[in-house]
Amino acid sequence: MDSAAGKAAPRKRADARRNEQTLLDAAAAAFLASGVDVPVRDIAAQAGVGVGTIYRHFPTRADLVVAVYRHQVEACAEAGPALLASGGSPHAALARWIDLFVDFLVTKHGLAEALQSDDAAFQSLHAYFLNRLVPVCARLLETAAAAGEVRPEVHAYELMRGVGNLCIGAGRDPRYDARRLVGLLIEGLRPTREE
Amino acid sequence: MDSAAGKAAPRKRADARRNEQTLLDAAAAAFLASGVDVPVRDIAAQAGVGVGTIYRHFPTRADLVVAVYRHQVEACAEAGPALLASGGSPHAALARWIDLFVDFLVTKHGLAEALQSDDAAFQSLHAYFLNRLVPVCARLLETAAAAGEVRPEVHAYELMRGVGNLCIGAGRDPRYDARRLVGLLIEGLRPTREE
Amino acid sequence: MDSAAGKAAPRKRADARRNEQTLLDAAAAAFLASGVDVPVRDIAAQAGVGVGTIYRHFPTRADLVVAVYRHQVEACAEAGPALLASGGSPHAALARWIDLFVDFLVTKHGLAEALQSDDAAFQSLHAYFLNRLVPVCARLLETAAAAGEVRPEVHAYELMRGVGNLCIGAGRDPRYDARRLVGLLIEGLRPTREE
Amino acid sequence: MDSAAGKAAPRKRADARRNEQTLLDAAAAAFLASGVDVPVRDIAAQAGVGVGTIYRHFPTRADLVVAVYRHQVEACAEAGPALLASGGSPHAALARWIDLFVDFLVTKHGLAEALQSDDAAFQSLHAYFLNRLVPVCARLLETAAAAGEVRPEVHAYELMRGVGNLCIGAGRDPRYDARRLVGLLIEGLRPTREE
DNA sequence: AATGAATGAGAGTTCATTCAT
DNA sequence: CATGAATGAACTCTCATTCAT
Repeated sequence: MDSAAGKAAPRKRADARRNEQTLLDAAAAAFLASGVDVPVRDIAAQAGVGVGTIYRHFPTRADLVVAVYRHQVEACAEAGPALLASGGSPHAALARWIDLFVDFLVTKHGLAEALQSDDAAFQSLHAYFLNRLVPVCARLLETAAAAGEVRPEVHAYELMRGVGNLCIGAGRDPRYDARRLVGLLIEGLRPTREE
Repeated sequence: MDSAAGKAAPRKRADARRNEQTLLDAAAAAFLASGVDVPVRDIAAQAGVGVGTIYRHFPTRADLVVAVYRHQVEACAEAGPALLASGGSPHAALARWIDLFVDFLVTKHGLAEALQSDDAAFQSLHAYFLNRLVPVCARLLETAAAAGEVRPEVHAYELMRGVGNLCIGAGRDPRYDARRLVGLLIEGLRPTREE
Repeated sequence: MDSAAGKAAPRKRADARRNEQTLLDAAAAAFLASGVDVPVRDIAAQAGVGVGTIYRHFPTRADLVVAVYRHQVEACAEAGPALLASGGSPHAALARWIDLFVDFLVTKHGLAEALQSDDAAFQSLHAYFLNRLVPVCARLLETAAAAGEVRPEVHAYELMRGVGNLCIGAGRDPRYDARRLVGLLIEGLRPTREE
Repeated sequence: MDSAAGKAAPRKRADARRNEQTLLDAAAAAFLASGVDVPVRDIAAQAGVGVGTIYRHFPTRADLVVAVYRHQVEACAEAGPALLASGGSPHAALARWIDLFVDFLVTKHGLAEALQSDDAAFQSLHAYFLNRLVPVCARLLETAAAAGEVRPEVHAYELMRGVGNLCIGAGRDPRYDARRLVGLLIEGLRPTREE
């Protein structure tokens, strides 16, 4: 499209590009510092631009969040098939993939909360995550289920929301290790053996 | 005292009591209808009193939430020893107790969220729950661990926060069954058997 | 108490009353100075109160405008029947009533504009004026038409809007005498005599 | 149309012309659709140019409005002497001329409002209309006054503003017939006959 | 000469909390 | 003691206008 090494961009996109990058960097910093609910003004100030600029580039807050984290989400999505193909047991692949997902969530202050929120501003964020990652997770689950390594009754959506929930507030409290609990949850997915 | 015909008598105690009860009822109703984040004004309106009255009785929102749910929290706390004494396996006792806790959380719109929030207004709510229920849970965990039925590395605080997190948003989405996930988490607590 | 002239108002309304009056005075002043579109904040500042106070008393801008001018609108409405009963010709009564209406409009900076605006914020203002004054005007027109002193094809609504329109911008420009034009319009209402 | 192959030729003049015409067409369309207050951006989008281009060609909104309607204003201006010369009574000539003016105003959504507004952006529009049309109207009025067919005390400026005002909002409300009221106003210009 | 990205003032609105009555 | 009016900070969103490319 933008062709090969991508050059076709019409003239002065270079500037806008750079500016957008500045915006994304500032937003990322602001999200880290104050969570994804940080006031738009703060991000603008951080970036040294006017609020209008942010609204131009990202009409809704969710658009901004998506843009900030798109690469990492993509990476997470692509890791699913790779892990399945890498030769370990399906349950192990699932566990590792979930681990990547947790990595992502726990390092993003407030992202897990936003994913659960039914706030209108985050509906598109919600949709983006679901559309991109649920199928990946579903594939992992199905494979593991087919191999008899996880119970069949849990669906990808439910599992991901559960993991997302477990990550809420992680990192704010040393007594709470989200990753450990997620590990237990994944362990609990195994079919019960007879006593 | 305030019975009979008494008017000038020191009737205030009874009056205040009744008033406080009205408040608690109204708050309970408002919490159910709109979650624990419901505007203070709405609760006041529901109770037919001024907002000032609420602030007088319950300086912080958390105080109000605590008061509303104190009975149920108490019941939950007392159920712990009872379950342990009732003869089942320690793991089963733990599972049943967690179930009670989930019952409580999922029927209280927004309570799970409030428990995780680090909002200053909820700090006392936080403390109350922790002080009352963590020891109970810890006792159950220890007993089960001593019997070799759960891994020893999980602490009560962590487990309860995990369960609380899993309950966030429960009931708002038919595709998400918090109780099932909690069940998996509890199942995951069991020590790994050799393959 | 608030007894005396007997006014069942419950207790401390006295204060709120006074405050509301302050608000109305400030709003009237602000309307005069900057028109009825003056920002809510400015009115609040003028009155020395917070913006919230204005929203509490008058949820919409139109409510405020109505309140400010209600007395004068009432007076105008009541003058209609009085003029009819006062013995002059019906056309003269109509002319004098329109004059009162013009008095009102031209002394209120921007009110005439607001009456024409289809801005949602003014819909209730619109309705108030129409409901109150159109019937009064209609009565005057009918009487004059029955006496053969005005053409029958003009309706009260149309006439009032026409007069309102003529008053737009009156007082801002010494070369424009709205009252004279209104006079011509009313004169033009007379049936044509044969040449 | 970009014609032949010419690229480096001194095409700018033609280019600029065409561009300006595109702008005027787009503005006319936008004015019709949303009134003369339509956001500058919308016009630019309609024309397929940047907002800067509009500002370059027409520094103020009024300049744009003037340009869009210049032809019709010219036509209106030229019709005055023609009507006077066409042999009818001076009052009839005035009436017909006013009719042309109304034609113009009522077909231009929001133009009448803009003419009255004291918004700085419309000062030049104001001036243009006045400079061009007031003398024409004055001539018609004087002629009719000299013939004893209209009262002498009304000035052209006043009359035109009155007519303009009566046209505000015309077409938006079926109960309001601006043309009828204008007709009454013009009729009211006749000197009073003795009773 | 054209572009459209950036600016930033300003409007409306909400609600936790205080305090005079 | 109860009341609820008042406060005002905080937030979102919209454009007219400027200016670097």
